Amino acid sequence: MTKADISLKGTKVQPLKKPRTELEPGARRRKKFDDKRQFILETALSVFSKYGFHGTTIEQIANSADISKTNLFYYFSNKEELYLTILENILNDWLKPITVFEEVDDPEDVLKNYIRLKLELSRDQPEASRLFCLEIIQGAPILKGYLENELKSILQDKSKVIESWVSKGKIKPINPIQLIFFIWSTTQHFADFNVQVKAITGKDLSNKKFFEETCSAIQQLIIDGLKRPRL
Amino acid sequence: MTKADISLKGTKVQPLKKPRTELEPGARRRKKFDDKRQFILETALSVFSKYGFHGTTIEQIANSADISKTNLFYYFSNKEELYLTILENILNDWLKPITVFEEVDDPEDVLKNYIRLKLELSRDQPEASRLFCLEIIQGAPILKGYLENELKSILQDKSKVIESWVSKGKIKPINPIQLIFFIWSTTQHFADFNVQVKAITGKDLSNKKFFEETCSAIQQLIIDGLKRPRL
DNA sequence: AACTTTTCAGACCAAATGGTCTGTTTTAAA
DNA sequence: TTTAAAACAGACCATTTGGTCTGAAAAGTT
Repeated sequence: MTKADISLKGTKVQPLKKPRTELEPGARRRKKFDDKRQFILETALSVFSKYGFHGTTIEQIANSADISKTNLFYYFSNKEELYLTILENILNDWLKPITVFEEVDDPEDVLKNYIRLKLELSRDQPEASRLFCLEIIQGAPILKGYLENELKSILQDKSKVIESWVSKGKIKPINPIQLIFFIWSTTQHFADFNVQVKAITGKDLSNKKFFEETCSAIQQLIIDGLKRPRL
Repeated sequence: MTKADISLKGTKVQPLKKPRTELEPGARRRKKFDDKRQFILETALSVFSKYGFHGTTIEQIANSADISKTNLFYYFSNKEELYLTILENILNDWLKPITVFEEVDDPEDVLKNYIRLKLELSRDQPEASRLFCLEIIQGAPILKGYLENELKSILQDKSKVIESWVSKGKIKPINPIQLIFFIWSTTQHFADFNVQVKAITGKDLSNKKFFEETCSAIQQLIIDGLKRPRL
């Protein structure tokens, strides 16, 4: 999406003559405002994820978004607010896949599904993944509280599901948290270390074949690694 | 190691009176110089790994090392040289463990051993791991060439070992590069995402029990995941 | 002890950068 | 078409920061 797309939305979609109908007053303006804000956020994510918070200048972002620095400050009162808003948005997407963990289901289905969803995230939102990684590496100054509370409690919840699988003999004994870490690390690796992966394999998750190969390799390893012994 | 250690080495070890014997001229000076340089490197690694290249100021490093900014510039002509030197040093340690891959050996032994070595690295050099990760995430501006050449060829070499295991039926078929990526990602996760791991588990690789538990969890998953089907 | 070289510190500088101020243009609504 | 509010731009500012210059202290050598 480029700047042009945005402007087009605002001007062409609404035929130049008049507002088609009476929306709530200010609705059009609000939408345009929100759209542009959103666009800036996407651009900024792209830049932040490349150079980190400190390595990114407001001017870089403004240039990338094809607006003036001043204009950017019209939409976000300062650099931190911009950065923070992005991180918040990321968290949502990042956590969605984990909802697939439900006790009633078959471990193999759930795990396969979860791995695929996470890998899709690495493919479709690699920048978000990298920004998240940058934040964590640097000590999670912003997200620390979130990790220790929300995330922790969610994981404890999901751990119970895994534990129930173990106690029912559906999978071999394993520390549930370790299992989750294992899935996170292997899937996110392909976003965070994308450059390294590409340098060595010449490929990318955006390559469909490579994606499928990677996906099933991870799935197989984990599924087979969890099969009860002497099956 | 603190700044004090350094000075002590220079002053106390050599009894104040006189040089014990005639070393090559300038040898004492050179050693002192090298030691201090090394100390600065270690301090700088610690700071860089926390805040990244751009997020780190020379003054921060100087303060951490308890020397003046000017003094730092006496040992390193600029910020980049300092950063680069650190990265070079890291690469060496980072690659050492992979030498355990030898065809003659038993896959299980080799893999277990390799996983342990990598995990030890994550435990003992987490800062190095994080700095390396930062570099890769940001597109590996410095290391890209290295990745595409040296590293790639090393991996191709080791891949053959793994492939030979597969063709001999010692392990089930898997893409060797993928396998190596899995090991890298799972082990390095505990250094790079240390904060997250700690936030959720309350523990660390520095915790001996947690280290062993993690090590065998990864080992088991991978070993069992690679066992030939219908054993 | 004298002398030379190395090591270090404080003042200083120029560029970069986050952010503001003032005023102009654009736009939606009437 | 008019008008008030919203959107935007350029000049400007204060601070930070990588890096230099000059000279003083420290250490090694004879």
